[in-house]
Amino acid sequence: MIRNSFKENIKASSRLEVIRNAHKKRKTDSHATFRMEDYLEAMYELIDHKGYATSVDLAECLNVSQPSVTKMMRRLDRTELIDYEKYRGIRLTEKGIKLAKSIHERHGVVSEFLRKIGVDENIANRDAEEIEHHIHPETLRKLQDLLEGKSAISALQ
Amino acid sequence: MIRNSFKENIKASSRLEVIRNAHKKRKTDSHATFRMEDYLEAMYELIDHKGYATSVDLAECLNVSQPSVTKMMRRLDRTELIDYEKYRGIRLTEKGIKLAKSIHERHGVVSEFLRKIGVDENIANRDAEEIEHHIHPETLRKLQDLLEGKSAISALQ
DNA sequence: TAATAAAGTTAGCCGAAGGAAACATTTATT
DNA sequence: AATAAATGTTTCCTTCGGCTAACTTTATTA
Repeated sequence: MIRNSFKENIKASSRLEVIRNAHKKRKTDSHATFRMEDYLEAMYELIDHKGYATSVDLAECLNVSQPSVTKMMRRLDRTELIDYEKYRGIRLTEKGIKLAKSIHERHGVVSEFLRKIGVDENIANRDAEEIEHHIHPETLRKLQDLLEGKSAISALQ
Repeated sequence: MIRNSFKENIKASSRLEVIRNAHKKRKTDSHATFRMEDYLEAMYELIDHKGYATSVDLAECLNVSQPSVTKMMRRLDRTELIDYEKYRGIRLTEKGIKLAKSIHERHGVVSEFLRKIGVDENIANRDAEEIEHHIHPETLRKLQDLLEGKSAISALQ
């Protein structure tokens, strides 16, 4: 069987190239992992709502065990997204607040969009929770434009 | 400091509830992990395009090392999504083809939508590659309706 | 204040996914 | 057929994120 290399073939297939490009290593904007972003977002909401965030709250909020929360606290502290001293509370740093806010905003845009196209609220929120981590700033921008009526779907014009 | 439990507070804050619901354990439709889906999709494209998929192709396609590919092959074989014998080629099973097709379709819908709202093609594809794994069937349906002009964004009407 | 309950932490484990180095097998070349 | 090159595999290590069980610290309450 004569085998052609991927590189030869790739020119002939945009689909393959698409996949390849799509799988180039990608980090979140910050150096935070998606999961770190999740914890941060939850903290942000909790603090916003009740003034503080406990381990128990976070565990319940994220459906994880308390040890998992502790472990993540240490990571977030190391990366300076929160200030954390054991047995003492948690505070978001400036950096942490900034990141949490941007995640919060992304979530809002995505879930609003989903609701507006008729997706059930619960599903919209669940999907938004995942999508918010993967969306490029440009994509976010375009969604915002769409929501604000600044643009439309070209096919429908 | 008087602390209220998460459960007491949750009633008062839909945002918190949203987060909590959104973080309930979620699997892909099949039992495959997102990464398994990625490999499967790449195989599908490769086979579609050149009739077969080698380890080297897959490694390059997914930007991973060959050992990682081998390892994943074994997993996919165990879950019967592919037929795999070492040093021999790879074949998708019926189950594997079915799953790969559905991922492929999801990808198409998402990236088409993104392109139509003006997102750059490369970014659209990258985002789609991630979003396709996280999107609920209902959300997909709504996106399709939107693309086909069967619905519109309510705020814009 | 002493005892109990709740909250937080540590230690040690797991699986998923990845990588490098070394080895095995298959394919191509001379 | 013998050698070289390419491909595929194994072994062993890493990180991330999760868990349970046991422990420590803090908070509550009798």
